Amino acid sequence: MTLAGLSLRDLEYAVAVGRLRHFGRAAEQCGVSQSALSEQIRKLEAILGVALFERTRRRVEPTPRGALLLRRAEAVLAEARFLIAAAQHAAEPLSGELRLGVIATLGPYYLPGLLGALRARFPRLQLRLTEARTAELLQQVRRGELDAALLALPADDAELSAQALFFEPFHLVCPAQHVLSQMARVTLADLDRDGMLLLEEGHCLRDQALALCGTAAAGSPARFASSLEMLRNMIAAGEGFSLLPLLATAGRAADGLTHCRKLDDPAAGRTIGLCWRRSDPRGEEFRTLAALLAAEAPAGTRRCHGAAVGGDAV
Amino acid sequence: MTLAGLSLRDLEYAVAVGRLRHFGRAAEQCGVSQSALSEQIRKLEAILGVALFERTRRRVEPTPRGALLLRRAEAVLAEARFLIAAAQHAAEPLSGELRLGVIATLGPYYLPGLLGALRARFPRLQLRLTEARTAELLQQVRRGELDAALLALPADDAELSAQALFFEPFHLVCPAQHVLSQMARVTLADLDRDGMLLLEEGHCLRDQALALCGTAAAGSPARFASSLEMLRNMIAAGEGFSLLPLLATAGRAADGLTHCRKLDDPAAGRTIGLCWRRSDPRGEEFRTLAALLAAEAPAGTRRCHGAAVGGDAV
DNA sequence: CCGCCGCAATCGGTGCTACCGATCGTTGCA
DNA sequence: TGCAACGATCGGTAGCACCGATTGCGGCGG
Repeated sequence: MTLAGLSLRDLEYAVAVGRLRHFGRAAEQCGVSQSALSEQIRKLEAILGVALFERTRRRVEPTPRGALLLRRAEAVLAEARFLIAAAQHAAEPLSGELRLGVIATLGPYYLPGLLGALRARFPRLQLRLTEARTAELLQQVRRGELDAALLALPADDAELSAQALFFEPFHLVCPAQHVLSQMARVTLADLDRDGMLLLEEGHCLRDQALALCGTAAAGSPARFASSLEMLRNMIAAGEGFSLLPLLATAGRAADGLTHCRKLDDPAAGRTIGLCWRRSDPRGEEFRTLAALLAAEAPAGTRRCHGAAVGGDAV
Repeated sequence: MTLAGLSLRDLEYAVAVGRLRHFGRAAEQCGVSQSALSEQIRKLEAILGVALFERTRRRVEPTPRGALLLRRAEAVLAEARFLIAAAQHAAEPLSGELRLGVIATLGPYYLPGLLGALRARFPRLQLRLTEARTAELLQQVRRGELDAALLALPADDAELSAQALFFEPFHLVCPAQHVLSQMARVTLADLDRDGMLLLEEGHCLRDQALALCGTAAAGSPARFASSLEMLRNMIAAGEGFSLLPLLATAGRAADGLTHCRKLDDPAAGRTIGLCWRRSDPRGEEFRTLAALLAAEAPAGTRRCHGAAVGGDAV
């Protein structure tokens, strides 16, 4: 368009000549032959319509106009070098801003222990964290409002890629005096669907709990909690029991009001994964990140390793 | 050097894609085929080491890093456009700064009436005026400390070009009651060398006056003036007479103390010319300027027209 | 469910031009 | 007067920007 044929390289040549006052040495410094530099300067002068230099056999001096334009040229080059420098920074994997979403039943229990390791490994990574429910997270990732999300797999979406991080078992949490707390072994089959407390609709944890305990029966609305913490309070109040992900139970077993125990079903739990837009060019970085997260899987979980799960196979 | 292969055109392509979010339309706007633009974007991404865009079939979005780098790219382009704009301004003939020297026996009498016309014709020309004697002016022009000078030709210097502007006759100025003021006709031959007042050494006018009046006799040192005005005062005081250039006599004839009259020698006078470094790329502009100055030659002078006088022919 | 459309990527071919080495012309110097 | 330095110029070459055509993929309408 308006920048007819102007080239950064030619500006460099001109600036070099302006500095060194010598075509030969300028050519050497620019790594081209003197003839090439001479021709390019000539071309540049033609483009600008201004004679940049006054040539004598013994002297090369910028004309007054040339000196002014050379200063402008240096400004252009400076900006270009800023661009290069910014690109070099940006080229570092997992640097800069990363908008990461997390499901509400994982974030508060998982992230606090994670951020330190993350910062140590990727000090230039700036996390922007969002907490929401699975459907919202997926939507935001699809729309590009988030770069990636931590959620329970599978996240069935052809547009997304995902990689499993670790398997987080569900534990049974019931009131301290509850009959389930007395049994030697507890399996999913032992759970009374009517006594189970659930999260509101939209939380994947609710669906997983229901799926584990067979077909849904119409529970009373009062038995829905809007958050995990609320759910825990309801259990402590004797309202019923529930399945809670391991990380949400850590360090809380000894409050006296609730009883927390493992289930004897190894399949009872959820697979936490990282997902992102399949089309995002940072796919490799996300895999690297996922590898780190899997390697740093919290105690009690079972680390997943292996290839990422492709979009439609998630 | 450090800006490996970066090209302003490619930055324009990238910015267009970033704005339009569409390779095809961006290509159209940039006036290239879609394939060319696509390849150049790919090359640019390779150079920067950063994926600038996330491509889906239906969407093209800058990556967060891409968005950042595109902003930098726009800054580069903005500077480049400034450069182009500055060049377009600078390309206007006789615009910008012009360091012009004038001999002291001409400047004060010639320039005041000239500057208005000059400003009207070349409103963007900014004159930096210097007053000095011929040798100094020539030296400064040669050294590039001045761009051009107004002086009496010939200025014999192979390094310089010059163009004659006008012939300025010398008038005889003598005390009002002086014998020369009574004569019907006065020629150079009538002038008594011992009664003639001169400027100090270095002034070309001194040399010219001496040359016109034959070989020099040793005048008394007291009869040298350091400036034309001083010379005029000495004449008014009855110290002697002198030859003064026409412009220096204008509007002063009626002061009662001095008498001013033409000489009957058409050759008595000096040719005022403009000179500049032969190697200065603005030669054409100087010729244009000289043409204007010749056309605007002051009343009483004889305009010179025709080709410029080459350096060694001056 | 299929075929069409829109779009970016890709491919093969072409012409421009940046580049080089060699040479020229000028200038200043020994 | 010959020599050295320097920028301009020239002929030839190779790289690459560009083009038109095609492919491949995803969305949409029938």
